[in-house]
Amino acid sequence: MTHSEVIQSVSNWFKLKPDVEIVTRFSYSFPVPDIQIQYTDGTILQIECKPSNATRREYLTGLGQTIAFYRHSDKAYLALPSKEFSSMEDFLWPNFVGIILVDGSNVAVFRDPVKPKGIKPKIEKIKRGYAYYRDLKINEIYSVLLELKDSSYTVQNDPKKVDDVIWNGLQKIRNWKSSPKSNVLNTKLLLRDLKLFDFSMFQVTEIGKELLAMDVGDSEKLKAFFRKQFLIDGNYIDIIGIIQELNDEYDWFESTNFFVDLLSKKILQEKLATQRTNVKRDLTDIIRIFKELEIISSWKRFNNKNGKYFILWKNILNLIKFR
DNA sequence: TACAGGTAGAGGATTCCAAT
DNA sequence: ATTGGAATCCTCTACCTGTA
Repeated sequence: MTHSEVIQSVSNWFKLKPDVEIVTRFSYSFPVPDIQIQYTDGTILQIECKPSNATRREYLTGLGQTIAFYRHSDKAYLALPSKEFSSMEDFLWPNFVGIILVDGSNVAVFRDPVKPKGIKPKIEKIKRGYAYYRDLKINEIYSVLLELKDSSYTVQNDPKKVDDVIWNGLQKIRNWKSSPKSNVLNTKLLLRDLKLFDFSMFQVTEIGKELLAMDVGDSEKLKAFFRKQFLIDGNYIDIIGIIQELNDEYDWFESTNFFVDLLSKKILQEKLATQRTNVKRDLTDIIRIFKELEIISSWKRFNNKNGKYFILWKNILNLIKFR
């Protein structure tokens, strides 16, 4: 089994459980698990997946990764095919690492983890299995991040100022007159979810620095960068997968509204967000950024109002080919 | 504090219709 | 048949406000 096949099987298995409300690759902080599960009671489970026929060393790396998950989860599991588990069992003894065995679509918990003592995980409940996003265009995200870098001395000395700095950055590019609080917050959440700024250390992340080192004028490069951040780190790739499923199922949709309705329902079915989340509202902005990044086409109409969005695979294949 | 939801109206797409 | 452009319809953005 490949890495992504293991992820698929385990994800599908958890989605069937009625008390599981979110199954996603997305998480707020490092280290990023292959799968994060959230139960209705708020319990968070993080899982590292390993494929067949990897080196023995790789399984041990997975073990280490799994242990690190206790920074942010209640339970941590290593998922791997049973053949590989039996040859590695002697080494996978730490009982605070749970083991999930995967063979094709068969999934079984071999052992549940015993909660380790001496560490208090910082649990961050999530509401969506994808990045929170409102309003901003990519060059605006860049500008705000640049402002944060330019004022890093101020922010480091007085973290409370971070809001002012962001608002200043926004003022330079937008005519927003009111609601600074809401707009600043929306911006912060996006920077966090795209892993561009670390709000626990109050500094630009390595990925953020990568962005700032780029030439703003090179819009193609900028777009490529943000495609990766939104699709991979923001986990919008799962939404793309669902759009493709709908496109396969329907020749066309009677309106954008009808399409977005179907899409939001499917996202909920796939447990990418909680039932309480207004996915449809999120999608208006998500579709906007998909178009800006040339991840999907504009709404292509066929006759009177029937139409669909096409996924521009040529622009994103490089991101998913070898995962 | 931490997100979430709403909407006017610009601007784009399509249709309609008359003129060439 | 084709074109121009006015009328109409639809989509989407940019900004605004609400809630726990």
